[in-house]
Amino acid sequence: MPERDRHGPTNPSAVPARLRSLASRLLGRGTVHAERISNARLAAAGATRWQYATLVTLRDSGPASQAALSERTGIHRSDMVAVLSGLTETAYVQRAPDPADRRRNIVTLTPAGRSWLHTLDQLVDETQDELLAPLTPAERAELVRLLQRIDDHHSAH
Amino acid sequence: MPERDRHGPTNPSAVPARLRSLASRLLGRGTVHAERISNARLAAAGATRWQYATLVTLRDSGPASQAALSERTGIHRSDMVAVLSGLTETAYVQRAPDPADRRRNIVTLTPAGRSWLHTLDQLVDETQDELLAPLTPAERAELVRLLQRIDDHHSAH
DNA sequence: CCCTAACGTTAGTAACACTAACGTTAGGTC
DNA sequence: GACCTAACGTTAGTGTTACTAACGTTAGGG
Repeated sequence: MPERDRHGPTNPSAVPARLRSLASRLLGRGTVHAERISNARLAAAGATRWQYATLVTLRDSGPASQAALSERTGIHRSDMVAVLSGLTETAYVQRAPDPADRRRNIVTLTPAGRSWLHTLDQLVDETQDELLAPLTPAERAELVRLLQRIDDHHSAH
Repeated sequence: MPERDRHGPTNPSAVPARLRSLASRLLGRGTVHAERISNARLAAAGATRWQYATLVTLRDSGPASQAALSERTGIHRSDMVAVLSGLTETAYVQRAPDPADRRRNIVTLTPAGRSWLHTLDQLVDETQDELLAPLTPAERAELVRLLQRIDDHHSAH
């Protein structure tokens, strides 16, 4: 495994102030750190972020078609195929044709999947702790709130 | 141009609450919005984010070797080659061998480059305004402060 | 004189986020 | 019923990104 890591500047203090205070740059760097941390922890459990997002969505809104899962997770429907294939191989979800609309598959979370998801929840909580380590609980909440406002604004185009 | 846009969920309100409040996910989505906005504005001026970062660094710390520029911008040194080739073609920077150490190139910002950079500065300011539109000035400053703390913490590994 | 390491450069690559196209199925409209 | 349009799941392919690997050149220390 080629240890994909996108390490930024070796000497962060040499980064120009103009760049250091750019929100878009800081978001990008935050994403790099977040992905490194969460990929590492999830990989230890044999999971990916897409699998986690899919399982959470199934728990949240119950059995759903692949198209509905795509819409709710943001994962492209052509990628969802492989995500679900992985999850059915390990029997964490079940994929069956919808008798009421035979174009659709109905994807269902199995008890084993729910149990595994519980483990992943804890792993993900740990990744958030590691990512947000330098912030107080109040600051973490504030950061999430601000980021949600930005995402809501740009998602509701 | 294939309009690369990574649009997330079509229906954002259907995203599970657990995912919606995940800092790592919000950072990723913020990055998507930020890149879409800044790529679009910079492309209108024929520039890229890497070119901008390189020019800012040259203005900030003066003439430098490609390795130094790599370290300060976070752009990989194998990618820096092409960035500088683009900038020398338009005569915004000059690339000359260092007489004191012939392994190095000394990259210098030209007056034309400085002038162009001034234009790009304004474009980038506009991208930040568009990205952070839903936030007050105080909230924008707070967001930048929090993101800097996170980046500093994880960069100083 | 070696040996090691840094420099710039080129080529290649794994992962990601798509697009395009296909066969199948559903739901209208004539 | 015949037709048309659109949604579904699936596969294959593609452009971009952020790297790794390797190379020749140059510098410096033992």
